[in-house]
Amino acid sequence: MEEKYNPEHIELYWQDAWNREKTFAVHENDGLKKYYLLEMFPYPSGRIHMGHVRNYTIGDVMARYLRMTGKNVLHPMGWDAFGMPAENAAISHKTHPKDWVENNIANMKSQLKRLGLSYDWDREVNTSVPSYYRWEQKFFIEMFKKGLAYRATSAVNWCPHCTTVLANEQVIDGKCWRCSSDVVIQEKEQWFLKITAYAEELLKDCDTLTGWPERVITMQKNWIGKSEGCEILFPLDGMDEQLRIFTTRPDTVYGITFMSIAPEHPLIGKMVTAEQRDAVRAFVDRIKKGGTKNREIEIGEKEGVFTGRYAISPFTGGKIPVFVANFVLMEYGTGAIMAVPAHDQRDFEFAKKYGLGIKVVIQPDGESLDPAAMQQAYEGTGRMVNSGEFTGTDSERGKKLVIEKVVREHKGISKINYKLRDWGISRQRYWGAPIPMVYCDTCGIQPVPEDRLPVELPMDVNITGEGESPLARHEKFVHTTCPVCHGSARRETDTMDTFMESSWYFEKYTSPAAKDSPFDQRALAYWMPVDQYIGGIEHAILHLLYARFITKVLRDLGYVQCSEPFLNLLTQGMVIKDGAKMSKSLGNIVDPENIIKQYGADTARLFILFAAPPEKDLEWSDKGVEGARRFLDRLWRLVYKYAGRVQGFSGGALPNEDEASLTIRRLTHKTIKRVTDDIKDRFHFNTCVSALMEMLNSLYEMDEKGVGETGLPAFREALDTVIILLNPFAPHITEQLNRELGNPPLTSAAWPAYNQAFIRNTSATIVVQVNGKLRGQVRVPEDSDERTVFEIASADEKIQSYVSGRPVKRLILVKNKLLNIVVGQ
RNA sequence: GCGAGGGUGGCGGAACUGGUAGACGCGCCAGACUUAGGAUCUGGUGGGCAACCGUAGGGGUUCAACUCCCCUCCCUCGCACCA
Repeated sequence: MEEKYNPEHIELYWQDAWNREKTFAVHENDGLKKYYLLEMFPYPSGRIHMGHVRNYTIGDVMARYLRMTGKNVLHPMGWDAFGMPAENAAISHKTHPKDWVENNIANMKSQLKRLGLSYDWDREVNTSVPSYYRWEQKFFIEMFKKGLAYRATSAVNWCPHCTTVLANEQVIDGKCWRCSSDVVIQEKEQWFLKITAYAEELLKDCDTLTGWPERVITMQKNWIGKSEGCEILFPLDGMDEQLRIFTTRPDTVYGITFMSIAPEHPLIGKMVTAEQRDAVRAFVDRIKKGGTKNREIEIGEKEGVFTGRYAISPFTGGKIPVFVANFVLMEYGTGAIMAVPAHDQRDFEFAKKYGLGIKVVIQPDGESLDPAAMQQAYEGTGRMVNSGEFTGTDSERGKKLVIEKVVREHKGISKINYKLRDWGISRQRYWGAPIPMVYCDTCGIQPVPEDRLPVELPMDVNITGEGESPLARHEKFVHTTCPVCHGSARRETDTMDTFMESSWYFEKYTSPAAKDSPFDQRALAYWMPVDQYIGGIEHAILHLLYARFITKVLRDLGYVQCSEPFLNLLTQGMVIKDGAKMSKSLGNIVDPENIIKQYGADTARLFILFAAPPEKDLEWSDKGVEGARRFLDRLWRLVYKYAGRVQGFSGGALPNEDEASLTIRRLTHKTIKRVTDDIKDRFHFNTCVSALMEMLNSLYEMDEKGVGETGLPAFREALDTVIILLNPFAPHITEQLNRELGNPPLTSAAWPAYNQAFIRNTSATIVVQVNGKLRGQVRVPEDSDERTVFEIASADEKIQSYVSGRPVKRLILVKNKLLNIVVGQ
């Protein structure tokens, strides 16, 4: 055994062994309980960063631990390889995206291997190869045939910098999620996936995701944004048109004092009166100029202008002025609303500004609202007043009754609205999966027949980054024949949003080699769903929602059997340096490769696991890394010192034990319990590591006092135990030390069990309080009762000084822990 | 504004169902071994001379509160004119 711990040497050795022997390859096995452990796969940007290291280390600890508990663990890794950076690199470095991506993958793969991550690399998936995306194209066509994929013109978010369309989810505060340039609105024809058809199920099933963090569920629910209400038709005075509005508060219809419509509302031109035409046009132009983005960001003051037109209330027959208002969104509901200033804060502000009427129609219990005195709208429930036939009704009941009336009289319909929109997946980009559709002048839009899939992305393209997608300029790609009439036709030249690839990669991992169908059905059924998914919080909405959606679609297409892909979700915190997220612009990046070079992968892993619990942000500390390394050095030294002396003792049955051996065993089994409890379902890896540090400290203390011959078997057991317990955290050094002690490999070892009998003490240290204040400690036989402990405590001089001469009113004993003596004055 | 999660030593963080607050690590102080040490080892380290005081602040429940209840303040994240 080497005297000094040399991480590079032993890490490379074991990594090579795991590689050669495919130690972590798994197969379906009905005799074993499966566990599918998955970390979000990376975009192959070229190098791994600390965020990756953290994400994948957390996953690796769980994978290695679970294997030791006898689970059949699927732990795969792959590459989310389509996407824009490859194209950008192609432009700036004059390389082909394919080469760039492949280089990056090779590089990052070796970096991941250098971390000692226990993946089954035989299942590696690269989303940019035809054998992967051909199935995605098949799914798309199947969705098209079921009406779940359709083509439509719509206002899209256009990023002028990336020259592409963005999904709503990809627009953050009016800016592109990737490059942060201002997003502009453009009309474009593109392909949509009908995620709204699954809105209700996606929402409802949130309640089954009990293993997800609350806040992620909330974000998802929020995003789906369900609201129940009704649509009501309001005839327009002097016109043969009706204004359709959506409301969730039908109970307040008698309180309408005006109506508001969006500046983009199609009826504006028709309904505006001659006198108001100029004012309305000026207003609409001004609002539109700001663009949707400005209206969304700047939550400015509510503004509007009268159209000159009145609507007729189907309830009271009264005339209601119609305004164009900046705060009404065309994209939601019907683009028109009824305004009830007394019971809606936005309407209230608008009414105050333009001196419009405020009519109270809901009275809260025990209060009387006075329109003139109101400072804000009352949006709660109560009793309906001034509401014709509904007066006196409870407002919650009133909602239903008004809807019933509206429906009965054909003046509207009951309606549920969602904020969720269909998913626009067309991208005017080259480096993505081609959308497998063909345009024929005689036969219209046709899917590419299955036997002609995949529609391969051509490699001979000229990427400039300007104007149309390179595919649109690729004559040979564009020209094709119609699958129906065999006449000449054009191919779709848009590619799919890359979120499409990441919406089913976890399913592909179950049978990466399947050739004639996307999955091996048996493997898919065996492994799915993912038991534990680990990744960054930044994917709380986009990726996770799409993945849930596509999984439900694949279920309905007959592939997957489960409805939800991810049983448990862990969102790990960021890696922070000097109080800020590591980033190029701040210059506070720590390169994992340097850390590994300097300290070794085990040290890097150990520090990351020790410095903070997984879900919290982690503050990087160079000094902390040194501390982690010091611990491993200490472990190495202790094993080095004893390796020779303990040879020949097996860790099994121990001979008649003396007091010293019992003490060592108590420590060993207590630590097994602590580490097991913390790793099992709490994922508190930081406290696992500190328990192991404590144990090592204690072993050093024992060493200091001297371990006699009779203590060696127990000491041997202790060393074996530290090593095996530490293995998921620092796999290389432990594997090495384990071999030095002559044990079989840890990759096929079982997680140790603790024996309660060894943890038991013969005596206990009891903390003694007098009136709740800590006054001393006594040692008593284990499991002593109240009286016994009290008597022993009373003998203690210090405690006596607090108790003597005062009546003892009560004794409270927490077994083997604490005694509280309650005394009078 | 709404929703979620937080506020504990100089720092990262422990304390799982109320029971010794500050485990473990970093830093710092002192000492040992040393030509030297940024190596290693040993001891100390919340504040206060003390009684005592201390888990953002203030109330409460309890024999006992970081932990439970009420109020207030602050921080982080997400959503935000969604009718």
